Amino acid sequence: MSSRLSDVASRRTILPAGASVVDTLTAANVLLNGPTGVIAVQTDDGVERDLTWVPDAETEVALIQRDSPAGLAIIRHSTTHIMAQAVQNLFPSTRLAIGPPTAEGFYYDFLSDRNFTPDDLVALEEEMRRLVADGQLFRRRVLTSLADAEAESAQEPLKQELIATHPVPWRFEGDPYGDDALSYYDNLSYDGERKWTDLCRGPHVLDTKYLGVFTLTHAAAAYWRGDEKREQLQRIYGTAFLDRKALKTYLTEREERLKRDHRKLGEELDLFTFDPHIGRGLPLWLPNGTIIRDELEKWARETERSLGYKRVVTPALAKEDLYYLSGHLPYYTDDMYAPISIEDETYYLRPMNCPHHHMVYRARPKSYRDLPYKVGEYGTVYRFEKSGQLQGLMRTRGFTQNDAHIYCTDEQAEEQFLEVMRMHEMYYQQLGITDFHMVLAVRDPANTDKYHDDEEMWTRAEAITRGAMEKSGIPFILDVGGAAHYGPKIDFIIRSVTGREFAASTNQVDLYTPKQFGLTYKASDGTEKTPIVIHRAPLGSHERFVSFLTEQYGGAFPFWLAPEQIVVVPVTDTFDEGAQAVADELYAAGLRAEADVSDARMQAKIRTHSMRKVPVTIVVGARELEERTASVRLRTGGSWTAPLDEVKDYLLTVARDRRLVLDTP
RNA sequence: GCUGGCGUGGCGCAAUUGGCAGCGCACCUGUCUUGUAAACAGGUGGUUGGGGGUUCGAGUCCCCCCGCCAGCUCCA
Repeated sequence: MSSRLSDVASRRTILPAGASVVDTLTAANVLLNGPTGVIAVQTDDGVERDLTWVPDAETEVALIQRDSPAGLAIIRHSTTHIMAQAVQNLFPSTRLAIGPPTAEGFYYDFLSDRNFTPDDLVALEEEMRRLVADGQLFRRRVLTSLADAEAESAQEPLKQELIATHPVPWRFEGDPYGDDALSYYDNLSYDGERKWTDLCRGPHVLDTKYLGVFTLTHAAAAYWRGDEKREQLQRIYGTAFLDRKALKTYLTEREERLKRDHRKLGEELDLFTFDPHIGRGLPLWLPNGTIIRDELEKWARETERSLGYKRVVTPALAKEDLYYLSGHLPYYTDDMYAPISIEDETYYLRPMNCPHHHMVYRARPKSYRDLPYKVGEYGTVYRFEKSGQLQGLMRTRGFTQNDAHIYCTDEQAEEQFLEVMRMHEMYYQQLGITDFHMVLAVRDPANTDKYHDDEEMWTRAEAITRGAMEKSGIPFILDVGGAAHYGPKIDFIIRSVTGREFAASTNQVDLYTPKQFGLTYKASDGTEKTPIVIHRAPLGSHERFVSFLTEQYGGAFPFWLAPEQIVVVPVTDTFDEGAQAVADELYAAGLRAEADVSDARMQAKIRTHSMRKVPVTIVVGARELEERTASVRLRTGGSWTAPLDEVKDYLLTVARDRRLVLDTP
């Protein structure tokens, strides 16, 4: 979408002092209408201002066009004001919360005794159209005192709270713009009557005639300030675009995107299923899905073996003492399944594998010569997720992680962490994953009860992580407050087709738990030292990673991952036996091949298997059987005929090399 | 968890104000023997997610439960 929008900064102009922006632009014959029309300006301090703004000194500004991302956001912001006005017109007892534009549209939150129904949305949309048809002006008004604002918002308790709890002192005088200006936006009829008003930073369009097309999409609940202990609000979502065509394009693109939803494809391709008798969030991997899992796991084992990892197997539950030692009790209790009591002892299902691996480390004495000591396990963990948070395979209550722990000396830590980052690069590159970003999650020093309290350890762990990240040159975003209770995290964040973000991989530098567990090694000088632990899971969990790959490939997996690689189709049922023999031979060579000897025409079979995203179809008739050749047809369109042995070797090579693309040889 | 919306053979859907549970695909059987994205005919399959209620009569209305979807992360 953004590629079609023009660059905000590309048009600049110098505004004289003492004249409104709109007057200056009109005098210069600058268009306000149409896609490239100017909707607002941005000063060099990054603050956006209305066209009614009157600079008190000559100022150079960037012009914000309607078709820029910033311009569209302003249109959506103004549209949500109209929506809120419509809501208060139709349901006068409704109180206002906040109403920002979003990446895909806008919403407004309301404190309301009414839960808005789909019918309400229809009525509201009608009311909005009426308001726009009548025509209104958006006008900014800066208040002169806090008392004025309190009076102005006397009927709006949530607005009063926003005013009272504003993090920086309000500015009142002159014509200030930005987060610290206490301003209201009035919706005025063309004869100047104030129809509605809202506490707002702005900017807004001059006039409803500069709005685009809009639609209200759905209503849902949201908590005031995102806090589930606070008031539950009614949120109405909508979206707006410049014109009908852009809206339609958005809706079709969205529909196309949702066709790739792993839940839909998982059903169609028989990858996994859920059964209420098993429990919510507890997936059943079907044979096809299990193939993908096993292939990924095999790859990870080979990779880890080449880097000196050893494999271990540990149980899925343990006594509570272990989790007190690890700090999961109490720091992680909310995410754990309830305890299990047996023979007067209390057990918990494990929410993480690390405590078990620490016990593996501790089971035998270690010397510096054993380090780095790397233990890996595809370990299954169980976490309690609130029912409303579950989402297909992306978010489950039981999942299996590509987990490993690296125990190393202080000196080795940065290098080991870098090796882990390089491992990610290798995996992602080979799988063709480019759409992701990284987050360095550190602790929020103001909220200490979520984290262990050794100040010095936090400083060191954050220094190691940050140092390795900077050395790797991979760009990252900082998330204050997102750290694990035992250390800072580096997460690889991916996006599902529904637009939600998930951590595909998570890695931590941990100085805390080795000390808790009393892990030591004999250093070269003969002293006992505490190792550093690196937690790493480059392929995350099978559940999340396979769902991400399913969406990424739209179900058309690379040959090596495809659950069904080859279907052999006889030209007529005369050749059923021959087709079966070909399939058997390919299967025996290690390929996932089967013959389709069902009662259907060849063309129908080809269509069926193409739709099931099977990468290779081999057609067998008299010629092929006589000459021992294979007529190969790729799902992507290519085709060729070659001796069967050659085709077999070629496909085995493609699978063995884990090639992303299968092409004609 | 909370708010809203959903739940009809394996899958996708239909069923007027409450009035005979239907269609397509898949599946099974048969006919046809066909060269790279849908041959034709016939057939099996449902306590309409589960339970309770209202009614002469419930897929449809009411209540409870189970499950699925969206949102609760975009901070005037």
